[in-house]
Amino acid sequence: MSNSKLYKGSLTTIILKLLNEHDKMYGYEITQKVKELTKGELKITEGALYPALHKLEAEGLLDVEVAKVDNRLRKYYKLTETGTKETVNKLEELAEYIKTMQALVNPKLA
Amino acid sequence: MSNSKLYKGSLTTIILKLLNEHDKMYGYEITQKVKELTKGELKITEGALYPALHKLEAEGLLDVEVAKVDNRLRKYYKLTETGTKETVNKLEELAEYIKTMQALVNPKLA
DNA sequence: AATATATACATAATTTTCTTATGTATAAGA
DNA sequence: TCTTATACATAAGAAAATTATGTATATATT
Repeated sequence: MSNSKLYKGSLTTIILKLLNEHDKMYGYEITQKVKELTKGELKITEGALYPALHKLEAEGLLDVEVAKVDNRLRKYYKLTETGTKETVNKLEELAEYIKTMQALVNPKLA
Repeated sequence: MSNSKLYKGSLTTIILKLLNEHDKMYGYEITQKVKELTKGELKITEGALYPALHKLEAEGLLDVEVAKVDNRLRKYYKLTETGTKETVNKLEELAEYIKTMQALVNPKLA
């Protein structure tokens, strides 16, 4: 995912946020979009992505819809209602995380 | 550590930064300082902290010095020269992480 | 005096999340 | 023809945390 360990735990937030913006996406598309948005800084590996998608689906945050494009399989994921609510929570947690870390790292500004 | 999974992977950064500011600290003191600086938002658990300190020591980033205060044991940790350099790296990684996540979560501002 | 809480360390079992490696299959480009 | 891109998947192992214990002393509460 990256040389930095800080990304551990943020994959779910990333997936949910992208699906919140793009309505429906398939796995490979997510990896490409992340690479594009971060200018190559962050690469989502398949070994992390697919299990994460399956888990989110199992938890009822994502719905899946299979399609065949150019004779190749695609699994389109989209947020459920619960998933949309959870996206809001995850984004709040991210904002809170950043605030907390800044308080630790830059206590003068707190 | 917190209800949010985002803190996973940031403990080392937190420890190094606190030691960079406070010269020498012991484990329990670190847990209290974090609680104080984050107004209770973040609680470092012992099961995470002590193994992390031992690892940083083993890697040569921290030096340890045992003291007895009020008939109780304290292990004071301080940054080695290597540890000071690594602190700079970790803080750069944190800044980069925040930048990257903001690009993902708020692409309009990127 | 007894009990609970705070201080101070530690480790073991388990869980979560990720990396790395591997596997299948089709399409497109060199 | 061979490599790269597209598109999915899982298994083995590593890393970092949680949760549960354990030891021990000091202080505060009942």
